[in-house]
This record gives sequence, structure tokens and C-alpha cells, in this order.
Amino acid sequence: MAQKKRVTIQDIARKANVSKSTVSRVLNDTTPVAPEKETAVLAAIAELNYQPNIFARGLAGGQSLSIGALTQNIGSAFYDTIMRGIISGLKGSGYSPIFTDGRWELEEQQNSLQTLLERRVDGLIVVGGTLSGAALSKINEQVPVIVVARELEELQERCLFVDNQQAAYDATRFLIEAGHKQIAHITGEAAHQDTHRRKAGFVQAHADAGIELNPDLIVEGTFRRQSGILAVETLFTRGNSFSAIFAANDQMAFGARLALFRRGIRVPEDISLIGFDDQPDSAYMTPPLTTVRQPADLLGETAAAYMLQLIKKKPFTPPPFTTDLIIRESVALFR
Amino acid sequence: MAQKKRVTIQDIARKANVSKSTVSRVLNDTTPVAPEKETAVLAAIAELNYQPNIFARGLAGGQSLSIGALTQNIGSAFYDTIMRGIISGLKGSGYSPIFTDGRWELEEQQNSLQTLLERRVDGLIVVGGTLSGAALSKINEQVPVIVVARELEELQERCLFVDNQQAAYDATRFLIEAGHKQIAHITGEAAHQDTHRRKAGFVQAHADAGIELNPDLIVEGTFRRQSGILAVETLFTRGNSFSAIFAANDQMAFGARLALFRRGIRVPEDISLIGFDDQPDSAYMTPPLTTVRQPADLLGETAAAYMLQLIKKKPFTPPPFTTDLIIRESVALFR
DNA sequence: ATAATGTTTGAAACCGGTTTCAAGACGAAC
DNA sequence: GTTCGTCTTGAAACCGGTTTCAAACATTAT
Repeated sequence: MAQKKRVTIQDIARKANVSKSTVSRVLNDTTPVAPEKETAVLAAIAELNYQPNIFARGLAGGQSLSIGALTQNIGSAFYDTIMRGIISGLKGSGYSPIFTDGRWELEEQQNSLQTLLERRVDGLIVVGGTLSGAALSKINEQVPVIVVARELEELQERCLFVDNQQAAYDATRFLIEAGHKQIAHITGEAAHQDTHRRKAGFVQAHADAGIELNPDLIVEGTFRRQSGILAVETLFTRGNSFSAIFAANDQMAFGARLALFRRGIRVPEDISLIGFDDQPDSAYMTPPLTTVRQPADLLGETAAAYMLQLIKKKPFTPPPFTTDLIIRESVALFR
Repeated sequence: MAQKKRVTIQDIARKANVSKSTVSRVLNDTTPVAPEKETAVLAAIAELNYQPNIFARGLAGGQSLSIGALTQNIGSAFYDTIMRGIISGLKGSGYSPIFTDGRWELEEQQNSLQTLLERRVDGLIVVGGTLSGAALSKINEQVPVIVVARELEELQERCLFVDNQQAAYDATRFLIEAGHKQIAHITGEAAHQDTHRRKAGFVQAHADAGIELNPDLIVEGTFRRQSGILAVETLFTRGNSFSAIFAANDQMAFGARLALFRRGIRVPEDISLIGFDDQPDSAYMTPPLTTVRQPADLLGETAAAYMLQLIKKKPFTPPPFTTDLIIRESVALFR
């Protein structure tokens, strides 16, 4: 059953005794139309429950009314929150988002990108990832690009990100102020920009506090839970003592926490732990994890708003993004 | 810069010295074409880097080559895994997925549905949610619908789901066999089908084991972390003793675990805990959570494969889906 | 050799919108 | 009363594909 024939603009035109052109005009509000005709058209649209054909519109108008969003891990809390921000930022604009998942793999990112471009998105929001700035810059010539949670030289004003170094600095300083002097750091994956920024903040905080940093206390991780476990094992293998760990993200903090648990080491009584991202589960860690919160929702919403302005070729100045240290219970004063 | 003009089928035709029709034919493989012409067309396509215009194709062919997927919480591990399954199941088929998020709110689900329908998806995969069977059944008249993780009378053969009752039965039985006799259950939200199935399994396991079940040990939750905390508080307020908790999902198990932690109650030494879903974080709980695993990836992949067959109007019989009890460290023998 | 059949092929119609263009209506200015 | 400019409107072209249709050609049967 169902409606055998879809209602077209022609049907509306006929019903309202006007031409297709006029219907199109009231639909898009491009040219003034006599009030009584407009009313008639609107009535016909309502009565016939007309839905414009998106393909015809896209074909004729050259617009898809969709924004592509390429994230790296739909399903991770951080990306999810950004996505929700994008959704809500686009709400009511007539544009709808199309999400794809790059899975942190370059090939997958390229495929996803290809898919979005084939779908003729009117704008592209890239969240994280490892696509080169040059590549994105080239795409930006075709369709406006905004980059979230990453900083690219080539697309300077199009990047929305927080000051990762400062955030890591704050986190480290918090540990130092709590009396910790021997602090370990589990870094992210080397290929990531954030990894280096956060590490730099960690280092800087030591320097500013006049604490000598033992390079053996820095262990390379991958941003994944598993690597948090490995990192802690590595730390103990190396044999240096430490009273706190700063993990470059919450997932690794979870891994570290499990590794400590396995060794019967208490958190925070024996060793303090601090993460980065404030993913939802972190508040439910035992003990609840002290961590750095990024305004992921705001980043997403801003990206959407920015994109809408970009499409309209209007100027836009993104607000500053600040991070917050969420103090919970995984950090103790060093006795 | 960029390509000022997009390459069209006409350009290819000209270059290969054939007509548009012929190009279209080699593109879609609908009618045999002379080998030498086919080669010429293919060469032209490669040389000019031709990408078909998806709108023109959709308009002319009446196909969008996209599959809509409506999930409830992009970002929750369970939905995420299903989504990945859908992505991988669709890979190479020419169809690409469009995801929307219903957020477990009816209005949002309806909006999302509307968006997908406007986008003229060729198929719709609904994951969970609260849209009525009648509503979905009606949509199924327009476009094939598959429902994942939910069972609907109206769309019987289109539903892919696991036996929640059996899975909950297994989990409960595991606790009983470990010697637990007073087991608490934190249910999901009443509006959900799964909630009742899981509860039924919990009840049935008691009956089969000849253990009388104290109804005070069943507390209503909402599937959210927070409700796990509340549920544990409620249990202690009620004052009944119990040695194990079966939470209807992992998130609530996390909440319960935190509540126990706050009270200084050890898991599993004092109270055992078992969850449902096996979300990634669960393996990193302290102690790692024993839980029920649903084959979410398989569900997603199957949904995609099923949809492709449906579109081709071919028959398809989904494989059986089984759950696994993932035994970790949150359950102890009752002494 | 002729008729019947089958295979390739291009022209043209079509999908459902948007946009250009020119004509018609109308009020203001001369 | 003309002329001019502005506003509203419909016809037609166009976007870039797919599909129908009939013609052209090749193949086989009679």
C-alpha cells in the first residue's frame, strides 16, 4: 500500500492554481509572492502532506543540505559528546549531519571522506584523526572544512580546540600542589598532536615548580585502556618509585587503575591517579577519577554554528574553549 | 581552485565516443555493451576521475543507495558496536549508512525517522527505541524495516534479538550455583521490553532452583549509572540481606559498584555483582565485571546483510544469536 | 536469398526540483 | 494619456543521471 505516488511540486501547483515556479518560490522564500497565492500553496502543501524530494532539490540547487562529520570513534564518549553537540547545533537549520567513522585508521578516514564527498555534503567537520593538513586544505577548496580537537597550520582559523598543554599543566600542577614529587606520565599515541601537547604541559609544570623530572617516569601509551595496564607494568619494571600517575586520557587511567588493583596497590592512598577527558564512566570508577574536562559539547555545537556561517559566507569568531579540572577522589595529598 | 566543473556522464560519453546511455549501461551493468566501447568508457572514467552525481542518480533511479540507522544512544558501547557491525556489513555493497540518534526520547526518534525518510533511505534499521510496532509497520510499507535488539509482533521476522530471558536466567543461575541464595536484581526501565525479559529470567532461575524469591530484593532502575547507586541505597534501606546483585545492564552495575565502594563493601568478597552487556569498560572495573555478552557486532552485521537481501527481494534467514556469560572477577563463591 | 530473431546502440523522455527570462500588471512620474 | 520602472508570475531550460523505445546491425532459421 503506502502512498503509491509521492506528492510532487507539480501536484501542489495544480492544487493551488499556480505554477511550479511559484510553489518553489514560497518554499524557498526567494521572491515575494502574492499573499493569497502563498496561502493557497501553503494550504495545498499541508493538505497533501508534501515533502520535497531531496534529490531533485540537490540536483537542481546544487546543495545537499547535509553536513558531513568525520569522527574517529563513534562510541567513545568524547566523540559522542561532540557529535551530540553537532546535532544540536544544526537543529532547526535545515541541515542534517551525516556521520562516518574513521576508526583512527588512515585508510578508513580516506574512505569515509570519499563517501561524504560523494554524498555532496555542503560542509565537512573533521573531528580528530590523522588526515594531513594538506589533504584537508585541498578539500577545503571544494567545500568548507572545520577541524575539531586538532590544530592544523594549513587551516588555522578553521580549527577548534582546547589548550591541551595548559590543561595538562593544570592537572600536573594539581598533583604537585598535593605534594607529589615523583609523578609518572602515560602518554598518548605518538602520532597524535594531543599526545605531545599534554606531555609538554606535564614537563612544563615540573620545570615551573623546580622539580627535576625523571624521564623514566614517562611511558608511552596508545590512548587505549590496555596500554594503561602495560604502562603501569613498565613503570614497576623500571623500578623507579612514584606516588602519582597522570594518564593522557581516561581510558588509560582505567587500565592503570586495574593494573594497580591487581597489584593490590590502593588508589589514592598508595598512588594517586589523574586522567584526561572526563568520560562518563570516570565518575564511576572506584574511586571516582579526578580528570580534565574538555567542553566537548560546546566544541561540537560551535563547529556546527561555525559551519552554518561559513556556508552563508558570514564571518564567525569562535569563543574561547576552556578546560576544567574535575576534582574527584583519585588524588590524595602526598604524605 | 579545485575542479571548477564536475565531470558528468556527458563528458565521459564525449570522450569515449559513445552516448550517455552507453556510459550509464557500463556503469550499472544493465545491458551488454561491446567490449571495446566498454574499455573506452572505463578508460575515460578513470582518466577524468568521474564520480557519479548521487542526486541525479537518486532522482532518476529512485534509489538513494543509503540505509538509515536509527539508534538510541550513539556513544553507548552497545549501540556503537551494533553501528560498527552495520558499517562493516554494508561495506562493498555500494550502500552507505546514515546514522541518527533517537536518544531514547520518542519525539527525537520521530524527528530522526522523519529526517531519514526525507533522505529517501532505501532501508531502515531501527535499533532499540520506543517507536510503536504499528508505526514501524506502517513505515515498512514504504521502505523495508529491520528492528534490532527488540521484538515486535507486527514485524516478527524483521526483528533481530537475543533471548534476554535465557541470558538473564543463565546469569542468575550462575550466581545460584555459586551458592548465593539471596540475590538482588536491579531492573531496567519499565518501558523497555528487555527489562521484563531479564526480570523474567531472573525469576525463573529462582523458581527452577527451588529458591524462594523475596520481592523486596527487586529494585527498579532506569538502565543508567545513577540508578545503580540509588538501587543499592534502596536495598540497604529496605534492610533485607543479600549476597549478590544482578544488574540488568553494566551501567547500573557500575553505579552499584560505586555505591558499595562508598559503603566500604567489598566486591566480590562481601557482595557479588553481575551485569549485562559486556561493555568495554566492564573488563576494567575493579574488580573486572562478570557480565552477559550480547553479540552486538553480529547483530549489526546481520541487520545489514538482511537489509541488502531485503532490498534485492531475496529471502534471508538470520542465524541464531547466542549470549555468553563472561566470567570475570566480580562474583565469589558464597561462603 | 529472405524472413525471423536477437543484440547493441543512441535519441529522447523522464525524475522533481530551481532558476532564468520575458511578459503582464500595476502604480508613479511626466 | 504616455512612458517608465517595479513587482509578480508562468514557461521553459537546466541539473545529471536512468530507462524506454525504436532503429541499426548481426545472426540464425527457413
